Amino acid sequence: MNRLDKLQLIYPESYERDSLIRIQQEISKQVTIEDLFDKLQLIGGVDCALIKDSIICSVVVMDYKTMEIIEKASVIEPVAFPYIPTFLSFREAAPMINAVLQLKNIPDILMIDGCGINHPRTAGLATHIGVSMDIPTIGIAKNILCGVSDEPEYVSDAKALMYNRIQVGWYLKSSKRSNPIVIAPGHRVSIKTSLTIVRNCLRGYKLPEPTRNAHLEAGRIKQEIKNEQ
DNA sequence: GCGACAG
DNA sequence: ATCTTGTCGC
Repeated sequence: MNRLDKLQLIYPESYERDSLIRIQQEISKQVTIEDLFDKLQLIGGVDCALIKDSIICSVVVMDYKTMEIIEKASVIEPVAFPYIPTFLSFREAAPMINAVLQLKNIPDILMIDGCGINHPRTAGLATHIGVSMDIPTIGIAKNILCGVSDEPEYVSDAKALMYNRIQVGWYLKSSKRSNPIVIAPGHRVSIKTSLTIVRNCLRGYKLPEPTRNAHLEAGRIKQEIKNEQ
């Protein structure tokens, strides 16, 4: 696949529903959920916030072992596409990728706020970004888009998330009071490893540290912008 | 046909 | 996602 083809996965030439579905089919054709990474030293969290007709996207790079923040980067861009369930990528993938491209330290894996392979066409936001950039990704969602799962009962407990009778991820009780979160491979990470990595990034909050910090950072920037206008 | 539906 | 203070519960 050449550079232009890759660009069109993120900036479609047509926003017709059928064209977008064809792009998602191409993404799902290329995704792998084998563990394809050698080292895991730097992990990045990515999240977006909205302000009027703009989208703020922040990425926070952390040391996987110590959970120390290494670097942050953010972009703000006009919103290019509305929110339509199962088509979130066409709204958030481009700004997220642009934020990651600002970084000096490219993370070994990205934790992205959204679905991975737990998507009707196996092409959630984390998978879309993973395949487009050819980088390992994990999807972290607060709600189930598709699939079914039993309720995890105690902190750190996880139940399989099933879709079409196959496991596509996990429903994880990440903290004492919060509702469970949804974990799934995005790209180049196995179902089993995605859970292990997320568990290792939990520090008593609902969200794993990389995603939690990205969420906080995007929120801070949003406040700054609000205060000066 | 009806309802559900990441952010 | 976003609009938003207090408030119930551990």
